[in-house]
Amino acid sequence: MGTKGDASKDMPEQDGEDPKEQSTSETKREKIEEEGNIVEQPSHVCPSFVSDLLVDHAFRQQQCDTSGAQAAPPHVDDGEDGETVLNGPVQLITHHGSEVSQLQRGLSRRCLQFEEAQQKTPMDGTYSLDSATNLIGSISSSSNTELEILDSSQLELASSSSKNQTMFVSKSSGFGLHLNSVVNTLPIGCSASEPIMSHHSVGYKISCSKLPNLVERVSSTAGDGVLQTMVSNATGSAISESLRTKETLYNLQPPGHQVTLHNKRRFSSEHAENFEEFNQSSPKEKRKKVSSTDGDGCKRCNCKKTRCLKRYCDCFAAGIYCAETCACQGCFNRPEYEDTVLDTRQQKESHNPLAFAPKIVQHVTEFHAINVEDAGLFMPSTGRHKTGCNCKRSMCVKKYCECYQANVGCYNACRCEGCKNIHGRKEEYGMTEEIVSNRANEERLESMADRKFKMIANNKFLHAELYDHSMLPSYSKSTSSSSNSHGNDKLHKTSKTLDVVSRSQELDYSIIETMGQFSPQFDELADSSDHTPLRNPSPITMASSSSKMRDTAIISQLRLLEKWIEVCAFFPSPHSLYRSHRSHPTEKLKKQIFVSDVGYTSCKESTNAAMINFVPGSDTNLMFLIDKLDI
DNA sequence: GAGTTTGAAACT
DNA sequence: CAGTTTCAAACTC
Repeated sequence: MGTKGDASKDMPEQDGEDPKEQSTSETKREKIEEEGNIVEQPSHVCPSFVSDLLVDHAFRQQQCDTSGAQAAPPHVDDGEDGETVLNGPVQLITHHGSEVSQLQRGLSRRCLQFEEAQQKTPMDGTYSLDSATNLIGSISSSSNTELEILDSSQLELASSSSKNQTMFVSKSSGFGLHLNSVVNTLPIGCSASEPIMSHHSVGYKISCSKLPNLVERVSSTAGDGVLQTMVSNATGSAISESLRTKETLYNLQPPGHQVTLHNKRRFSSEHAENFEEFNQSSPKEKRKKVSSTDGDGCKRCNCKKTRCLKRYCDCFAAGIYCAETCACQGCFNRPEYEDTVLDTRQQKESHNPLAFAPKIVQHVTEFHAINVEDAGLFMPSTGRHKTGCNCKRSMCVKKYCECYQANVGCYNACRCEGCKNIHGRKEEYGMTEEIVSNRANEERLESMADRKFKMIANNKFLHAELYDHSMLPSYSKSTSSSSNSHGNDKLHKTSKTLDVVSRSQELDYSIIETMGQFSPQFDELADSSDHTPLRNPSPITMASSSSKMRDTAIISQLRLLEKWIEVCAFFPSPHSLYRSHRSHPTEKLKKQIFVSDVGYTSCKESTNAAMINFVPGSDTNLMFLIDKLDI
């Protein structure tokens, strides 16, 4: 890999090639020059305005140390593959005047360690970072885009000494942290909790127990509405472009608190020397100061040539400003060059709307784990790399691989070679997909079998009713009061038999007749049901009393079977049952909740295919079902 | 810490 | 759109 290129190649505007860019560049230069001309400005401005500055704290500190003596901002250029827009900057907004250590300031900037985000089931009420991503996906995938609005009045000022700092990941127009970038980049210990709701802004409240002072607070301007946003589906399907404006952090600041160029100038000029020391210290010195990550796992960039205005720069790619702790050189990814940053970003997004979209998106399959026991059975990973990796030599087992780095498996979009990604190999993904597909087909078949089974059962039952409509009292009534171990055993064995019938789709009298052989109590059951002589005895029933008894028993079983099928019809899938349990308590769902409380396992088992794995004791549940569901 | 490797991003 | 170059992070020594 050569380093033949030089910065000027990446920054053609510095050569004044593009008039427009030159103009922009000149404007920037003017700004910088202006900054340089205000050395005599009063310096008292800094502390007060710093306290209200709606920018990254690190930047604020930096501003106090900034001379502004930088080169003109680089040319904004890019050209990338086009994709759908996913515009979602989020912002870090600072705490009023808190004294934050240098480390804390660095942390307040952001963490880029998305690879360490741990998955956590949302069922426990908290969300890990990956879960937050999942949450985002689930939010949009569930027609209710549960976007919440932040109200500045509701934004609690997190104590700088608090163990659980709060970051409001607000998605406003303009430059800022992309929500998913935050999700991806927060280190272990950070978690995105519930959406925050208010009237004027939107965001997710992200707490970080491991990063005190990670982010101070969000302050939105009531009434400006600029923080209105929508969270994208992790699959990138739902994103609000309408929210794409060019409001900035500064614009979010309440009147009188806005950071003006004038302020910045005064601010920066006051600390010219310090900034000079910071921004122009030798790379070696910077490298000495920081490693690629700080103690808490927050990454920092080390860009030398891109001025942090290309996606090579992790900070820029993540939609955040570089921090003091970055080791970059000639960095323009700083709030004072906001316009440049915005222009660059917009240009990139115009070419590739997903340029700043999260690289890792949620992958939704049919088989979400619905409880701890199920976790992992069908969901090897919930994340995917947006475009897939292209690894040739790392075999996807090193952080060169973005999939591996993000703790997600490779999949069929990856062009990797010799993939050995421990989170899921590309080949395995195909197998997984096949399994999922097969299972879906299987379920469809089972559903068809159930329908057929039910139809057959109904026909048989109707047939039986021809013999005597009143022959069998309501089985539910009769059995619900007699759910003893004796009956349980009968039902268990019967169900096992019926299970076989269901699977083979070969329900027939001949098979059902074998029930009696399987269950010694089978005839007893029939006996208990058969107290009424047949009004129209058929030749069959006339044949012998034993055969009559058996037929009666069969009819009883068929009726029971029918009830079971009806019960199963209430639950198209175990997941629906589970979801229902947690959702709206309609009357029907209340019943389901009851059912799930009675014995979810048995219901679940019995849902996919009638009476599959009818566990011992669940027949009692059947009695409950029949009774409570009134079917 | 210097040098190398790697693959994404950028460029042609 | 494919091939090449540039880039910075990851990795190795």
